[in-house]
Amino acid sequence: MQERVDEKSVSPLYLRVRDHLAAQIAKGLLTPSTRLPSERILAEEHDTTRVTTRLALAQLEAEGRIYRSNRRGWFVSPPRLIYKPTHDYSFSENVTAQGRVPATETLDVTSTHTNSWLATRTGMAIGDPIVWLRRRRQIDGRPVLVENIYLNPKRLPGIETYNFDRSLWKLLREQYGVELRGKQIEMYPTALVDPQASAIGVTAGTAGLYVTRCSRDADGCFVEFDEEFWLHDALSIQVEVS
Amino acid sequence: MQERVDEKSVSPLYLRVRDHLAAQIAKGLLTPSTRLPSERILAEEHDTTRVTTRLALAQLEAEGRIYRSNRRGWFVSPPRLIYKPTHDYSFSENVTAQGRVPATETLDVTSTHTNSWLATRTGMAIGDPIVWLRRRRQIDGRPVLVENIYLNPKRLPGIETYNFDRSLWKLLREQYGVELRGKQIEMYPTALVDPQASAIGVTAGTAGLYVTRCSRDADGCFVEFDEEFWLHDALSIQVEVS
DNA sequence: AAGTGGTCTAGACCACCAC
DNA sequence: TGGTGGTCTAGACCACTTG
Repeated sequence: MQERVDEKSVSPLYLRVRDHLAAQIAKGLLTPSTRLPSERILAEEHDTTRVTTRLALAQLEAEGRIYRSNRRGWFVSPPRLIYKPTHDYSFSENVTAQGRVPATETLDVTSTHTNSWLATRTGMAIGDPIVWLRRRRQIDGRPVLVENIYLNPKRLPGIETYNFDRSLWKLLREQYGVELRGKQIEMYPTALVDPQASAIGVTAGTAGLYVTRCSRDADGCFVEFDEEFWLHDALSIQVEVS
Repeated sequence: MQERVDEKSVSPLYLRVRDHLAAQIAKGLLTPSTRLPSERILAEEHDTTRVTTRLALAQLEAEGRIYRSNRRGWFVSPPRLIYKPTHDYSFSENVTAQGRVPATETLDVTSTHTNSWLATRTGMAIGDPIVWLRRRRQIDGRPVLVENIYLNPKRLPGIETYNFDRSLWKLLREQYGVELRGKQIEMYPTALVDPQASAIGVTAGTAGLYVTRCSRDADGCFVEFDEEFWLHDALSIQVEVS
């Protein structure tokens, strides 16, 4: 017979485990570079089971305080990257300016044709040629987003022959003289599911932020449509309006 | 002894349950006004346990396809509200224009003083008087956000005496002649935790979107600082830049 | 080979809500 | 009062990563 120590007002156990871990992070006992103790160890420490421990970890993950890396364990989340999607910006420069180390991998480049989904978002006609670029981007070695970029080859002839592991923004400006104008941005929180989740290396259902951005040049000609799938704890969006 | 029907490549059971429910939603068998079958029924239908069923439901919840209401059950999520935080806008008008029914409840109004957290965000001095307003807003009867609004009584004398169950934007314009300028907006996905989660009536850890907005008048004088806690599936953000 | 998280079982009791 | 989700137990085997 277990003694009833609980008062009516005591938090559920998994929230107390959450708070205990959160306090350790706040105190600096756990830092972004360190791994948390394993789920089995944490369960034993708090005299409970793995299921309850995982509930606590899921809370902290949802808050963006910790994340998991494949089957390697749980880690404290690094600070969010400040991201200003209304700016012409270079991911690499932005990451570097915030004291972090960026990396970009081109997954594939495909010359294809505009479908109806893309047509309604870009103003291109169905069947128009389009160049589809998939990239993965990392901060400090952690993949934080995958993106689909759709480029207008009529405005950017020969674009598919370039190397995309560097700043696309610089490429457009320096090689094509493009000054981006008239951006339409849409974003909402959602879970990362299959092709994107496995591309980033997280389990399906991990919280994410979906961002799309449609950019035109100074003449209003469609240049690129960008679809980004971010880990939800990796960024903080800033927008300024004057 | 259970027969091994599985091939190596079969999805985990909880993802198959997820896909089955998602297909029913897509087919229109389940609509935003209907409740899903109970967890115990769903578990029985898929010949599994409640734990696995809840994993599937959590996936759909993370994607923003379903949500839970207190202990009443699971429901299909309604469409996301399109929200343009850079606009001077009325929540009520915006919701109404999208064919939905808005509601606003003022939770409390307090005259207090600027603390350090608020001072760094607004440019007010620590100790300056401030009016703190808490509101809850609903769409079609579902609470979708709670907000803390901090108003500058130097720019808005007597503001604390008004009724806040209507459009604050109209009040500022009509009673004080304020034209909002120079907004700074910041937002990131995170979980809703305690005071806000219970104010909205969801369990702690529910996915949310945190939005702050600092607004000044045409003279650059601080007018209001708004801190919004949204349910993550309730909105889609749109920003346009020219 | 050992340890990690990922998936899953078969139950239990509790708090809250609708009837 | 009966049904709902919320919390929790005490295990198990699997897939993958790391040493």
